[in-house]
Amino acid sequence: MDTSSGGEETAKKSNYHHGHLREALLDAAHLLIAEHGPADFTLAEACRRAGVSTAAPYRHFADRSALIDALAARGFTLLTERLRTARDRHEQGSVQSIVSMGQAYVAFAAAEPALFRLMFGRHRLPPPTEQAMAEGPGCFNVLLEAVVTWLSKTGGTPAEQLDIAVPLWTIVHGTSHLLIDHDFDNVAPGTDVDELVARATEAFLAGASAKGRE
Amino acid sequence: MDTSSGGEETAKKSNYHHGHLREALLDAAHLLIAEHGPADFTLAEACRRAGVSTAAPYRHFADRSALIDALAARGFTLLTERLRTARDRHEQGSVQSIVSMGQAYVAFAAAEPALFRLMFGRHRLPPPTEQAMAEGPGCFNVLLEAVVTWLSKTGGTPAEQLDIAVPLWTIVHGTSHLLIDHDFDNVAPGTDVDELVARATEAFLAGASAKGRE
DNA sequence: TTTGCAATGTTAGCAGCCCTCACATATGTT
DNA sequence: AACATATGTGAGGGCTGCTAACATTGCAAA
Repeated sequence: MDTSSGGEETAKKSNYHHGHLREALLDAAHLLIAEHGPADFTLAEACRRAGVSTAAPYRHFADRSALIDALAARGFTLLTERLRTARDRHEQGSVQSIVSMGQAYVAFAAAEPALFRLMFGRHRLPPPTEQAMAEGPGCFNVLLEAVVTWLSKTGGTPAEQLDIAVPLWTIVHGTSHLLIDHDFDNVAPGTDVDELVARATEAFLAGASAKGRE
Repeated sequence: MDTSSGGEETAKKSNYHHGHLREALLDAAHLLIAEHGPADFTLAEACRRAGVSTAAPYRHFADRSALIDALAARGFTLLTERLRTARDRHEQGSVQSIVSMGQAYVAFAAAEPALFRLMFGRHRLPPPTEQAMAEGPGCFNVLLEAVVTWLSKTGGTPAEQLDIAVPLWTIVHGTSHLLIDHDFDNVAPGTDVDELVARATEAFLAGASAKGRE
C-alpha cells in the first residue's frame, strides 16, 4: 500500500501548493487514528502533520467525516487484497482456504484496529453510498466464491451459499471485535485467535454439512 | 430499567440543587447517544436536557468519558439480566437455552445499538477497570455455566468450556455488530438474525461435539 | 508569450465543546 | 447557631470544525 513511495522531493519547488495534500492528509489521519483511536482523531492535528493550515482540507474533502469515509474506503481495498492472498494459499474451495481467509480477516483487524473500527463502525443511516455497496460486497464476494466451490464439493447447492457464508462472517467479525476491544483479556486471556478461527470454522462447516445431509 | 420512576416531584423545593443529577445526566446521555450515536454525544447537550449548567457534571463525573463509562456499566448490568431471563426460558444446559441466550444478546444490540457499541467499543488501554473485570465476566459467566451443563450432557468435560463458549460468543457478537452497522443490508438483505443465530449455534455445537467424539 | 481562470493554499474569525476556577447555595452535624 | 461539606453557577481558556475573503500557483487559450 505504501502510498508515500518516493514523493516528498519530486516537486518541492513551491511549498505554497502542497501537491499531494489529499493523500498526505489521509496518511496523517491513518497514523493519528492508529495512535489515538478514531474517536479522538482531530482534523487540525492532521493538518499540522501535513504542514498545512486547518482550512486546507476543505479543498479536498467536504468535511471531517468525508475524510474518514475515504480512509475507510482505503481499508476495504486493503482487506479485500489480503483476503484474496489468503484464499490463494490453499486449494480453491477447501476448508483450509476458507480458514485461511478467516485468519487473514482477524489478522487485518489486529494489525489495524482503528481502521477496522472505522470501516465497520460508521453506522450512517444516510443512503448506503454507491461506494459502500460496491466495497462491502466486493470484500464479501471473495468469501462467497470460496463457499460456492466448497458447497459443490460437499454435495450442497449454490442456493445455500449465504447460509454458510454469513455465519462464517459473523465468527471472524465477532472474533475481530472481541480481540481489538480486549474482551478476551478478561475472559479467556491468551486466546490464540488463529486456532480459534480454525476450530470454529471447521466445527461449523462440519455441523452444517452434516445437517444438510440428514 | 426506568430509573426515573416517580422522581421529579418528590423534592422540587429548591431547584438550585438538582437532587438526582447523576442519574438525570445518565438518562439524558442514554437518550442522546441513542439519537445521535455515541461519537456525536455532547456533554453540554446532556446538561441542557437536565436543566443544569455545563460545569455541573464535574461534581459527579471526572470527565466526559467517565460518564460514558458509567453508562456502559449500566448496559452490562442490563445485558446480564436479559441473558439470565433468556436462559431460563428453556431446560438448563439445553441447546435451546443456549440459542435463546444468543438471540437475546443480538436482540439487546438491536434494541440499544449505541449502548452496545459503547459497552464494547471503549478500547481503553488503561488498566482494565476492576469493574470491567467483574462485569464482562459476569455477563460471560451466564453463558459459561450453560455450556458446562451442556458439556456434561454430551459427554464433554468442563475443561472444554472455553473451546465451546468463546466461538459461540464470537457468533453472536459478530452478528450483533454486523446487524447494527447495517452490513447485512448490502450483502444479505432481509436476514433473519434469530434464525441465523439458531442455525449457526446448532451447527457449531453439532460439529464440535462430533469432533470431540471422534 | 501573455493573459485569464480554475485549483489550491492562507489568514481571520465564529460558534460550540470540554474543562477549570472562583464563588454561591443548600444540607446536615455538632 | 455555626461550621464543614456537597452540589450548584458563571466566566473564561484553549481547542475544534467550518466558513468567508483573499493570495498564490499552474494551465490553457488567445
